[in-house]
Amino acid sequence: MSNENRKITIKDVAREAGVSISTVSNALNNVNVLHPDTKERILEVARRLNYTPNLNGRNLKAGATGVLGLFLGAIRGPYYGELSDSIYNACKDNGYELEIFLSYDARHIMANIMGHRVDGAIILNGAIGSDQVEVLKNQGIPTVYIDRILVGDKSSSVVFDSYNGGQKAARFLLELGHKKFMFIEGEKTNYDAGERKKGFFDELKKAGITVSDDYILRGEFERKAAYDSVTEFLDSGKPLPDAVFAANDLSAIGASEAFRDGGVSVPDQVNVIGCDDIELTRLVSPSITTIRTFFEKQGVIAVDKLVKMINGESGELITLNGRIIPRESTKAKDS
Amino acid sequence: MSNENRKITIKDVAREAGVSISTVSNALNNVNVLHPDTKERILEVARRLNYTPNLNGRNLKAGATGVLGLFLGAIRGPYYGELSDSIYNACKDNGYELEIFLSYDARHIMANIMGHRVDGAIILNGAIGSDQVEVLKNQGIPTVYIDRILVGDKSSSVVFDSYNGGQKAARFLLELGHKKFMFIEGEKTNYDAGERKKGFFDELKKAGITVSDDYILRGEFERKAAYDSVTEFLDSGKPLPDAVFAANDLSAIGASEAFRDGGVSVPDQVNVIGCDDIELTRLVSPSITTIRTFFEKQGVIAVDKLVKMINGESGELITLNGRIIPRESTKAKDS
DNA sequence: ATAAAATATGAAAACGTTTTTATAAACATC
DNA sequence: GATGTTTATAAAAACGTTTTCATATTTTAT
Repeated sequence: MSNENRKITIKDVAREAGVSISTVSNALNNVNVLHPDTKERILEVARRLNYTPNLNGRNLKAGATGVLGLFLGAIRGPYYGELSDSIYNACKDNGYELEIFLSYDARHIMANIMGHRVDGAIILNGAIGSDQVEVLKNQGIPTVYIDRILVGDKSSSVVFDSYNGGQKAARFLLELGHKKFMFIEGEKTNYDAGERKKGFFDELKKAGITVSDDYILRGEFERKAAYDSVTEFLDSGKPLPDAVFAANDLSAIGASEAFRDGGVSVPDQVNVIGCDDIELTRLVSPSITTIRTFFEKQGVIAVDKLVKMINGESGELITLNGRIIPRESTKAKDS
Repeated sequence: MSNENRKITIKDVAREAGVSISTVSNALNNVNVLHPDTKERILEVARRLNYTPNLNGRNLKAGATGVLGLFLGAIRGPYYGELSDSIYNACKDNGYELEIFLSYDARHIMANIMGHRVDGAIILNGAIGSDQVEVLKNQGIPTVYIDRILVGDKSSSVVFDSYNGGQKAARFLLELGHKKFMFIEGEKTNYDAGERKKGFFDELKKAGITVSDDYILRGEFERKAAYDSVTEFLDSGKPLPDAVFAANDLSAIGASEAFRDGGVSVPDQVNVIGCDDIELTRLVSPSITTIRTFFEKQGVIAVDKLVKMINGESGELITLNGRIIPRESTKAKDS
């Protein structure tokens, strides 16, 4: 093997082709200034040596990378694949590459964003706290959040309107004729969980309906937590609600399973509705009615806005409304 | 706002602190050579300005990035989340960061790997063809493949032994007392699909059993393709097999659903076994017996080997054996 | 044949770091 | 108080690019 493991640089190509490095650079970036023969000879040498530009050198010079970063704090679970995929496609359409940074370490994340590892960042990562967000905001680095609301000169948010989602759930269930409701909470600190609850209850109040605390159960956005809460509720012997709104799909599924295992029929005795439209809602039995948050669309819009900010536009708040996807877990109440 | 959007560099910190840039660098990388007061003053300024080193500059100088790259051609589907997560954790344990490159474009992928965007690459990406793989192999860039077998000085493979998996499936079903078998193929060009088939049939042959072509169905590694093939088979009215081995879990699930919808009980009339142990096998009903390929383990071993190659070790082939995970879709044949 | 214009290439600076080496200042030794 | 030693900081080179500007060569016009 001729190459002793030292990496081929533009210098090697220049020496081998008998020209200067600037000439090589011109040949490769087809700045049309070279004699065709020279250019062809250089390209031939570059090909033979398998030369590929060092991106650290190039990006340093350029002050840009052509890469957008998606910063995730988790990747397991039904949500992330679809979201990443839509973001990937949107990046490609905009002439950018995508790199996904999977990390729970806020320091690393900040180092990558502020250290010009990417030209812009899409952030869905709870590890980043409010102080770091503040730094980012003041630094003028193009950033789009899809898990929180934060708008600044170069910061945008593309969020699902959870309050509206909660309202939609309430209206949908009311129209089916239900009167007595249960709510399964999400994570306590989660913004969306709170908004969904608020929207749901506000809309019920308009219809003159309130929900007592016994009918507000812990769910934690998790299947098991919801299952356990509902099971405990059933054991208590309290009267069944007509319908349950869970703060997300996983907890809706957990609740539905708990009813089934407790001998309560969904949807004949109790209706269940979730939120997010993860794939699993279609696969379980009964399939779960939910509110689709269109996260593919969210991804596309996030990339779009990010690119616009890179090109000078300023930040804004973009909210997306969900839509009810009726499935087997809900039906009109027989009165 | 004081910052006019120009990015803060080490020069700004140096000027503001009234020292040279080398002194700033020493302060930040705590080379212990500075007067404590000077160091503290510099760090204070750096903090105040929110200075973060430009990674392109740093990586260029260092000739390394501290980043390992995972190159995926797809991210949707049950497999990737779990794999990525295990790889992330293994990277962290080894002091590396992880970046996931989601791309179908072989040119971009090569540019990133050879352009020193990462210190090493884990590749699970069909977009990379044999010619590119050859370049990588000759270039001495540390690379681990988890979807194909390729060993070189700095190239390793960590693969599930699919032949052995096929054998295990056969032995398991034979021990349950089954006599008549069906096989559902994977993607035609897929190496593993072929090996699983070969191992399965070789082991059956040892028991004196052959499978006629009518009982080798198209599956394409997909739920729907398998469903359609099995449905077509049922419509043909041919006698049922005792057991079906599908080249992966998705097609096993598709097959199982086709039997159910065709009025054939799994496992009472037909057994079904898949391969991979994706999460869905546990969630469908009946749950699907499968061969667990331990891809979390595969991820950990891949990272481990990659790091070792970065540190001088040479490439090797590492094969992992699967293990049968019995679930509801298989049972002993009542004779 | 000479001046002017066009063409082809190369030298050098710059991007932001880190690191090696040099210099200046402070301190200790006799 | 001159000399040697330690301590603290700075200057400069290097990493691999791209790009601006200068120079050398060729062509065209007179």
